[in-house]
Amino acid sequence: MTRTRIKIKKIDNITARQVTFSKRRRGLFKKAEELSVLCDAEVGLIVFSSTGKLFDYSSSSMNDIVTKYSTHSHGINKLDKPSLELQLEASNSAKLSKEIADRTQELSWLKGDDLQGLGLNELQQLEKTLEIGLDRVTDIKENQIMSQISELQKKGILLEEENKHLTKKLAEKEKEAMLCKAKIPFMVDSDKGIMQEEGVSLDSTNNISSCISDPPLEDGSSDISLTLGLPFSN
Amino acid sequence: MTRTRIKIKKIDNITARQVTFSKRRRGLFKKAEELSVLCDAEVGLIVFSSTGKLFDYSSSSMNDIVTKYSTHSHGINKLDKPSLELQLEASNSAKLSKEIADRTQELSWLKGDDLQGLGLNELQQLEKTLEIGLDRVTDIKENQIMSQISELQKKGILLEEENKHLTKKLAEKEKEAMLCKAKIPFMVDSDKGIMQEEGVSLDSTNNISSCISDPPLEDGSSDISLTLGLPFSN
DNA sequence: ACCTATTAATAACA
DNA sequence: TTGTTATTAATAGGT
Repeated sequence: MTRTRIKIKKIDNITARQVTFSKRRRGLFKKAEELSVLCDAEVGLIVFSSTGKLFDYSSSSMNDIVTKYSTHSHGINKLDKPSLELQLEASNSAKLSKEIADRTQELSWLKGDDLQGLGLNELQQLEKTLEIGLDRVTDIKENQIMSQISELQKKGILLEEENKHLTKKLAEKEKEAMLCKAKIPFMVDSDKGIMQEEGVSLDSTNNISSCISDPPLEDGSSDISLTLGLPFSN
Repeated sequence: MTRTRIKIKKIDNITARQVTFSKRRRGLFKKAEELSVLCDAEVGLIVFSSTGKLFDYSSSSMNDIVTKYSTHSHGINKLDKPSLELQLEASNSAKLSKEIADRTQELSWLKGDDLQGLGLNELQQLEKTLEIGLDRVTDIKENQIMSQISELQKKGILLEEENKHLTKKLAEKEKEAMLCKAKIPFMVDSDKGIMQEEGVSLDSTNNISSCISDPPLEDGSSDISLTLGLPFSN
């Protein structure tokens, strides 16, 4: 301070403030370094200008200094907070791991492994649990099988009806075919003109051909699926 | 600096060093505060004396300043490291949680719960697993029961032998007692002196009393345990 | 802690 | 920003 003594309050003039910041900042850092050198002290100095620019000095490693600061009587501040969180996370992990271990053990037991250390009570309990589980699984499985079977039965009924219908139709067609065959010689022999008039030809797949070829239906062939989906592979 | 200019190097004289530390430290902190006030800057200052004592100044919160410092272009330093670790821990937690969920689900299935969503294949698989598990559990349980039974049989044999032995002894005692009773009237009548000489009295628990009281043995009472340990409570 | 001679820092100005 | 300079502030050495 010189020329005039100034009041220690924020400098209003922005330019003046920036100038003062530059000069005093240098002075501060110089003094910081001098202190650390002269007195063998550990010094860490962090400065952000009002525009957000960072300036820092540290006699050793800022990391070390801040860490030391955090642990030094400041207990839960700063770096201890993350470490606390880490501890929490770690204990959480431990809990989760324990839970996994427990469940893995229980699964082993239920699958019949690792049973040697168990007492009769535990084995009995396990047996009951397994019986209940097995009952339920079997129940559900039976239900599914039953519903698949009833579905198949429904489809079967539909197929039967379809078959009846087709058979009936086929019978009609065969009657037609008989008449047809009976007619053809007559037509060929005595009324060729009529045949041509009606647009009937031998290579078409119309009436005439159905009279000659086998019916295109085979027993059991249908677009309705008969697959049960049962895994009877074992 | 005054009187004489000093070289900026560690002060050898300990006292002088400590004095200088005090004076310059105050000056440094004053300048730090002045800078923050005059220039609207964020200042954090940490000083450890050579004896390890902590001094600090921060215009706002040291935590904020250090955090800002850590994130400000210093990338992975300090606070970022813990946060990375936290991230790792978090993803680890997620993994563990997923594993727990998986195992819990499998346990549910084995116990016969939550089966509605499963298909026939899965149910069949589950049933097989349960059957195998149940078989093994039952096996182990039967083994344990058998071994407990055979142990009980051994104990039974021992007890029977013990009983035989005791019965035999008892018979002998009874014979003695008969003789005893036969003797007492004789002794009382004609040879009282002998009885006293031999120190025999009626309220003692010696030979004579055993002649009179019932044998202290009851059928089945023994220090050999008969407990099976079977949980036949259901 | 205090004093004070002397240097260092710096406010205002350029 | 940097330099100059008048003036105050900081402080080394001594008490």
